[in-house]
Amino acid sequence: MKMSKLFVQTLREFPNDAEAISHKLLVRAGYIKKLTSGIYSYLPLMQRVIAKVSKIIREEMNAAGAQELLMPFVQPSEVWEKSGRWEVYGKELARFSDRHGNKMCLAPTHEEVITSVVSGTFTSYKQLPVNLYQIQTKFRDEIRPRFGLLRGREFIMKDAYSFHTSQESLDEEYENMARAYKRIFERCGLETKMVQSDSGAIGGSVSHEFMVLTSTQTGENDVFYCEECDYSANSNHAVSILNVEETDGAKFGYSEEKLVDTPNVKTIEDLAKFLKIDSNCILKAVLYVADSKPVLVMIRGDREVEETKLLNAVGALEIRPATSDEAYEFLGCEAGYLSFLGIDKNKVKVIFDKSAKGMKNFVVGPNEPNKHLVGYNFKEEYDFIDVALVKEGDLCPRCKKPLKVTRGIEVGNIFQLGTKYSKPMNATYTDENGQDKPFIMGCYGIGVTRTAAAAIERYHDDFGIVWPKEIAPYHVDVVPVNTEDKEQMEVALKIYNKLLDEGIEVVIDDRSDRAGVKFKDSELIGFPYRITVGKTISEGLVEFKDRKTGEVEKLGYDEVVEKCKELLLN
RNA sequence: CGGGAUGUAGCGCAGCUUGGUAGCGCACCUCGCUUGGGACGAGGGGGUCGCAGGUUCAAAUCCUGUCAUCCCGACCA
Repeated sequence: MKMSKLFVQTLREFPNDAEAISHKLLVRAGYIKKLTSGIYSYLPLMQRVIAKVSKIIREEMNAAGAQELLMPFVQPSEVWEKSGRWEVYGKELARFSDRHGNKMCLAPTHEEVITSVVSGTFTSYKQLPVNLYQIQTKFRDEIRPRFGLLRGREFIMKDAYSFHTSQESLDEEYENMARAYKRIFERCGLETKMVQSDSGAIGGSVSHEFMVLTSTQTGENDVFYCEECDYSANSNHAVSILNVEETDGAKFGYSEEKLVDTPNVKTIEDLAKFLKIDSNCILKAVLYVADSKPVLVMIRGDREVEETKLLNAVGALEIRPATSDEAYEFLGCEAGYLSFLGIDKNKVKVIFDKSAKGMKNFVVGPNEPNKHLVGYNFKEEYDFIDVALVKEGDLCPRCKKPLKVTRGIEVGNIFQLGTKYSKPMNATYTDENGQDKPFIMGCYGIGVTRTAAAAIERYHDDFGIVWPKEIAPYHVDVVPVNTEDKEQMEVALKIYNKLLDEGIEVVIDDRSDRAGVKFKDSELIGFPYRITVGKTISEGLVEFKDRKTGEVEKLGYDEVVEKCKELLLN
C-alpha cells in the first residue's frame, strides 16, 4: 500500500473529547472517526485490525469445533417477549417500530434468536452438543458511553452459543471455550486473567470474565485476586473473609445497651469520632430502592454495599440508593439515624450483610433523630447474606492470604446459561427415551473492537501505538527519506515489492514530506517494523527499526527482506 | 436522572465582558525553496458562528427556548 493513497489523516494534536489513551490514539492516528456519541466509523487501518482479531478468533473457534453463522441485527419483540427480557432489559435495548407498527429492537446480544434458530432445527439428542458463533455488530444504548471503543454503544462482538443435553457436556464445552479464549488473547498479544464474575443481564449461574489488567486508568472493573492461590474475581462477585472477624464495642467501654445523644452526627466517620470507637463496631443502615420498593441493608460500618450482589439478593431489576426524602417517607426518620429497629418489616425489606454477623456491643441507629444506641446486641437470629464490597487486604476465601486489587478491562466472558432461555422459549430436543427436554445452554462473548482498544491501553508509548505484530494493521513501513532522490526511491520500491511478493503486509511512505513527518506518523500509527532508506544506501545498507524495542540495525537489501520474513512468517 | 462545562472551517482554539465587514495555528490547494525527526517564504480556497425565536438600525457577541457533545456524580446517612 502506498502511504500517499492510504485513507488516513493523522492529527498533530489529540482530540479534545477523548479521555482514554486508546481513544485519543485511535482518533489521532486516523483509525476511527466519531459519528455521534459512542458510535464510530472504522477507517481502513481500523478495519484491518478488526479483520486480524476476527481472523484469530475464527481460527481458534473453528479449531475448538464451533461453527460460524450470522444472525439478524434487527429483531422483532416476539422472541424477547417469549424469553421475558422485553420488559426486563431496560433502556439499553434500543426499541423502535417498523412501518406496520410492529415492535422491533436492535440486537444487544443474541440468546433469543439463536435459541429460536436451533429450536426445531436440531431436534435429537444425537445431534448435540453443538456450538454456533458469529462476529457481528451489536447495539447497546449505554447510559454513558465513554473511552472510545472501550465502551461504545455500537461495537463488534463475537458471540457463541452452545447447546447440550447434560450439565457434564456443558461443563466440558465451558472448559473448551476457556482454553480457546486463552489462546485467542495470547495470539492477540494480550495477557489476560480469567476471573469469576456475576452473570448480569445475560443470566445463568457460572460465569467468568477475561480481563486485561491495567495499572490504573481505564479499566472499568475492579478485580480482586490472590497471589498465593489462583483465586480472582470481579468486585461484583468477589467474596472474602473479613480480616477482623469479630468486633466488640466493649473494648471501647460500650458494654451496656444505652441510648445516647449524638446531635447532628450523621456519617459513620463523624459517629466513630464522636463516640471514640472504631467504625467496624458500628452497624450501618443503608436504604435502597429496588424496583420502587424500599430495602434496608444493615452492614458493618467499615464496609460498603456491592450493588450487583444486592440486586441479585433481592431479585430486583433495578436498584438505587434512596434519597433522603425517601428515607423519611419509608422509615419515618431522617437519614443518619436509620435502623432496622422499630420499623414495619412488612413494608421495608431488611437485609443483614455477612459482615454484621458476630458483632457485639455495637452502635446502631435507633430510627429517631440525633440519637444512637450503643452496646447493642442482636436479640434474634437473622439470615446474614453477603452483599458487601470486598476490600483490598481482606482475606482470600480459599487460602486466607490478603487479597489484592487491580483494574481490568473485560475483553471476553463465558457463561453457563442452563435452561434460562430454552425453558421459557420452549426450545427442546428429544432424548433417548423419546422425551422432550429443554436445551442446556452456554454462551461465550468476545468484544472484538474492545480487544483492539485494550491492546492499545496496554501497549503504547509517548509516540503512539505499539501494536502486537499479530494485530497490527500492517507489518512493515518502508520510508524513503527523500522521494526526490531517484536512487533512494528505487531501493525503497525494490524492497517494498519484494516484501509484497513474500506476502508481508507492507506500506511504502512515498509522500513528498520530510523524513520527520514520516517517522512521526510511523510511530503514531504503530507499524511494528520500519525500514528507512536514506543516505546509507551509498554503502548498500538500509536501517531496520523495531517499534517495540527501538533497536536499530543496518542491513543489506536482501538481508532486510530475510529479516522481515524471519520475524513475520512462520 | 442530577450537577458542571462546551458548541465559531476537517482538527485545536481566540473573539463574546463593552453589539458595528468572522480571526489564528495545524491540515488542504498553487508556486518557490528544502529533504535523517512534525522546515521556510509568497499566494489561495473553505465557516447559515449548533438550531429556533426575541431585543436592536445592526447579534458569534445581549435575552429566551431547544438540541448536541464532554466531564463529574448517581446519594453508602
